[in-house]
Amino acid sequence: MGASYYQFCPVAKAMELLDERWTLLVIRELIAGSDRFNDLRRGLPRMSPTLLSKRLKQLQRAGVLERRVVDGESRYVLTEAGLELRPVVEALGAWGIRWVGDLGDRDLDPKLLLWDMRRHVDRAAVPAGRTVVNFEFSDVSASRRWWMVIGDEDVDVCDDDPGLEVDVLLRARLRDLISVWMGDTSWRTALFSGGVVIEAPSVVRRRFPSWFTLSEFAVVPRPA
Amino acid sequence: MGASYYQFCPVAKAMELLDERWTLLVIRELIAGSDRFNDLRRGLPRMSPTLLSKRLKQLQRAGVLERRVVDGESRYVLTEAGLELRPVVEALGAWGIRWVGDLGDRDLDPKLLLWDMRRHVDRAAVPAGRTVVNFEFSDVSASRRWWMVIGDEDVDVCDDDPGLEVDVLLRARLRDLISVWMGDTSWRTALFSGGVVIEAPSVVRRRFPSWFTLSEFAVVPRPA
DNA sequence: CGGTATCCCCGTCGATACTG
DNA sequence: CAGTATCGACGGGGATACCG
Repeated sequence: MGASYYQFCPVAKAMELLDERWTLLVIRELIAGSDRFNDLRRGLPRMSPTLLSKRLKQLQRAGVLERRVVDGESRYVLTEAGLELRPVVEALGAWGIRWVGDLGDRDLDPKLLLWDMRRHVDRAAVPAGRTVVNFEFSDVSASRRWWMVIGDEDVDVCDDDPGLEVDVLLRARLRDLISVWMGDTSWRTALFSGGVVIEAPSVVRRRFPSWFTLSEFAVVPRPA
Repeated sequence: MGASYYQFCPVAKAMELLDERWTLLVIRELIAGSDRFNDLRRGLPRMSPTLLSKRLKQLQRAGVLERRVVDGESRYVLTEAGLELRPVVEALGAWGIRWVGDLGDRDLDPKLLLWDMRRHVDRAAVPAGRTVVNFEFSDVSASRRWWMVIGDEDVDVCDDDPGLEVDVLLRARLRDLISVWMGDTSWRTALFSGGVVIEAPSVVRRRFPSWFTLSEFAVVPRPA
């Protein structure tokens, strides 16, 4: 665990655990539903596996999560104490989206956007069977093309061509699509401005935005 | 500011600012009402003045607080963005008091307890005029005696004898008094067990607990 | 897939002294 | 009261390679 503040204040005691770099983002991922080591890594691409392993052990010791091994597969599951960190994460996110200034270019990671969109596919809104969406980002140097394969059971994301027929081609400036995702811009506005372009049969094109629920922070009201 | 996570997620952006050591405790102090450099230091006794100064500048740059100089005295005042961190601090404290295990001896700082009690004197409950409370902690090595002088206008705390007549002598094990303060033990139980002893005329002794509202986290329900 | 092992750098933080 | 100045260590964490 982190260094002690030597205070009995519960805020200080909580922060002794939570103020260490990456810790709360690991918890965010667990709350978002990831429970396997490599899935956690996908949501934390710049965190080294060594450090992730260390953080998981710390959180286990602190009683925030449990490691369960079933059939040789290990899962990280939040305890009751861990689940109760949801209000902390929500309060932080609500504050962040209201008060953190503009995002830097380095913050705009298509990998993370796709990973987050993957979690927010509204399966009921997407046509049954397999649907392939191809993303093309105009303002990204490497890995400008991504594919999302929405199946009946699960959703896959990759950055190499799976060789499947594409149902929707979405061309966008990454910053503009993220702006929609975070609720700063409506689909309507982004499509009108041309920052986001959906290429598909018109009926599909109109329905496409409903396939995804946006980031949970998109609904947070912004300061006047 | 702290190192970037290179994520657009608002939780990550918030934590870039807030995950640095001491930062959220500085904000806690500001929310609690301290606004002068040396008052902040009183609530953060193990933080070096250099680091406090640095954190205040960072928070200023982040738009969380403003420094105001009036008549040569500087005050640190939370902005609207800063005030909105209250839910974050509250969520952290509520989690901490529910889920952080027992406090270590090093966490039991009489200086911090007295400073916190000072902020929670219910002036209306204390007799008018000057009231002097003398605290004596049986289990503290240095500075085992403290004085709290409750005046009509303000409350002072010190660890050297002000030479005033004492109205109440409170003898306690520090751990037991903190347990009362945090809502883990009732006054009734602590007094009955002898962990806390109030020496004063009986009418004063019975009213004494009502002189202080406890820590704001005392009312948080505990896990079964 | 699910992690460990190592290595080393650099920045944070703590301690202390000092100033207007 | 309200901070600065200086300095050193120490260890967190980033990078990379590797293993079962």
